[in-house]
Amino acid sequence: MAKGSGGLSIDSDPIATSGFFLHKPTVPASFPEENINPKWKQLAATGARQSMDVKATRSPPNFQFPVKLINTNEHDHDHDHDPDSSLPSDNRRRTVIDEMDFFADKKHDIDRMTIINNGTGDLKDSGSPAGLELNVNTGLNLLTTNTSGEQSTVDDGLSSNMEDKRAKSELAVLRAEVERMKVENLRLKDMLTHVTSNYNALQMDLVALMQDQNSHHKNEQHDGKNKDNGIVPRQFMDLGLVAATGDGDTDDLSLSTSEGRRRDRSRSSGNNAENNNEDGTVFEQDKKGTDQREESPDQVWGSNKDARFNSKKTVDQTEATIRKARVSVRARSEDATISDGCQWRKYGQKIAKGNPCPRAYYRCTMAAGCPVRKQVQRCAEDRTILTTTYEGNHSHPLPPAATAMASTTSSAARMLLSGSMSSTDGQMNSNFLTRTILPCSSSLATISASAPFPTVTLDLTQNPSPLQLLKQPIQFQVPFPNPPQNLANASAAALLPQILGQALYNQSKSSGLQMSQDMQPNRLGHQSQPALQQGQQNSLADNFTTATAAIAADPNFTAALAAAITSIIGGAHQNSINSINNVQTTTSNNNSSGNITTSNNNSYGHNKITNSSFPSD
DNA sequence: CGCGTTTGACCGGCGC
DNA sequence: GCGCCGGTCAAACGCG
Repeated sequence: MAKGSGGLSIDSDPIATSGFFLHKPTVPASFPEENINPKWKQLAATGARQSMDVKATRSPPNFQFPVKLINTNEHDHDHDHDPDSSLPSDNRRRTVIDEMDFFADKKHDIDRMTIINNGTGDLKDSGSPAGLELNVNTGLNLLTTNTSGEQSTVDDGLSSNMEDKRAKSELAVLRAEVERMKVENLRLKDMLTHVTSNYNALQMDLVALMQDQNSHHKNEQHDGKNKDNGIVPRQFMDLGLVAATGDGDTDDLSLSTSEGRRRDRSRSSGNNAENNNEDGTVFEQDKKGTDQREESPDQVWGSNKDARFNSKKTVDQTEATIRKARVSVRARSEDATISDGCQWRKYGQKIAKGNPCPRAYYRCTMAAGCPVRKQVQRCAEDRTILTTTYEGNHSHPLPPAATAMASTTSSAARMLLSGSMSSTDGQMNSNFLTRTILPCSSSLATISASAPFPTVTLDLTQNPSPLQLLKQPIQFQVPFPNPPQNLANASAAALLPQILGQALYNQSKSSGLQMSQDMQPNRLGHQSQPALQQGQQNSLADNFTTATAAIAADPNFTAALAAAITSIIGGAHQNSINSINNVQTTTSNNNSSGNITTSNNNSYGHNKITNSSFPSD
């Protein structure tokens, strides 16, 4: 096969529609067979040997978050099949909700009622299937609201007609329901306001805390030998050990363990030059081999050689685990990759054993020397499922859209470190984590610390039924600090891992090492000050992460997310969400609304961004 | 012609 | 020691 002539590629998929499905593919309206990329069918039929000559499109990933109510009717359906709609997806979705007639079924009977409600503007979206939860109990509770006045406008005394009576009763009941939901809506709005303010405060506290930690690490671990480099902007959360590096150069160095492994190869000198050009002599010692590479983090860790040698083994293990810790996200996507906010360059592709679908390797190219890698591979059984595995920490500031996934990998790795390495029984801790914080882990997330490299796997392909979505009480607070329209347009794959990662991180601190601690899932949201062996006195951060832990603990988090979004957007239903809290909702929007990132946009050795529009930081 | 992708070759780790 | 396998490199290639 001639080079460059095509061959195996999962990147050659023309992008058809959005890549994220919260609904089961078995629902025809959500994922009709004809929406499946024909090449996937071809792949399924012919295996990986199928040649695909279609050049990868330059279309940015259309990674949407198609929250769909059961009764979002044909509008939503149309949007699913109209990825090229000129409207931003959030607007489209909002439009859908705005257009939803709460009383559509009764429209002909109670037109006047609808008009009245339109005046409020609060009740157009129940966040639930109309009629599902409304449960109009005709003939009951007629006196719950003061409707007699309006009733008289309908009932002029000619009530011998039974149908009129029934209609009148229904009208009254509906009005009562409207009033009730008005109140509920106001309550939820207040809640949203309250929690949003709390979130903002927490975020500010957390930023201050991170700054304190930065300075703390600098003073503690670099005392005397610190260069007076300026503070390098960091991602929202780094691996703990990585965060200990402090200055930019060593930061890159320690972060680049996998990079260093790669650079160990003598024939990689060309690549070294590339990196050195960007980062000075940061990677020079990598050329000396593995042993030298292992020395480097120690230098980072501290100047105390004795202490260093005493802990060398632990440090090496830790480093290896950092390097190997991964976060895997399974999501339905027709796109070649999911939009995670970073710039990636494909550097390889392999047929992995056990899966005829090729595995693509990507490297973060937002900054030279960034060690972050990701692997993208389609599921052999269901080729609509895209598995993206992240490894490493970014060594550069990230756009908001990218912090989600980045902090996820960081947090997950940190969790795995503290949970599986600081304890004598990592597996037990992992199981414990799974059982406690992720009671839904069998379907939503799994933690595998016994694997060659500990991996947190988020399975976003298994969606609860809409009925379950709405009927199941949401036990945990789902935070939405951002405007709902942003959330509605969020990249769930960027949001969920962030949340889970934070949750896992928090859990690792609290339960991974403190098994005796009372860790009831329902109380996660209130558990904010677990005892920490790691000496991290960041109680504020704990607040932050415990809140996200609560989210991750929800058995139907994605469903809850969808329900919460819809409820917030169009007026909340009582069962949709209980309250709001805090999550750093960095979103990856589609191309029409900016904030998009795509992969495969960067040439080798260059960082030219050709298809991104990060908001300027 | 520049840039991004492709893909065979190469390397290290690991199991036998 | 050998082979397998995952991961990476980098020259070749195609496209705009």
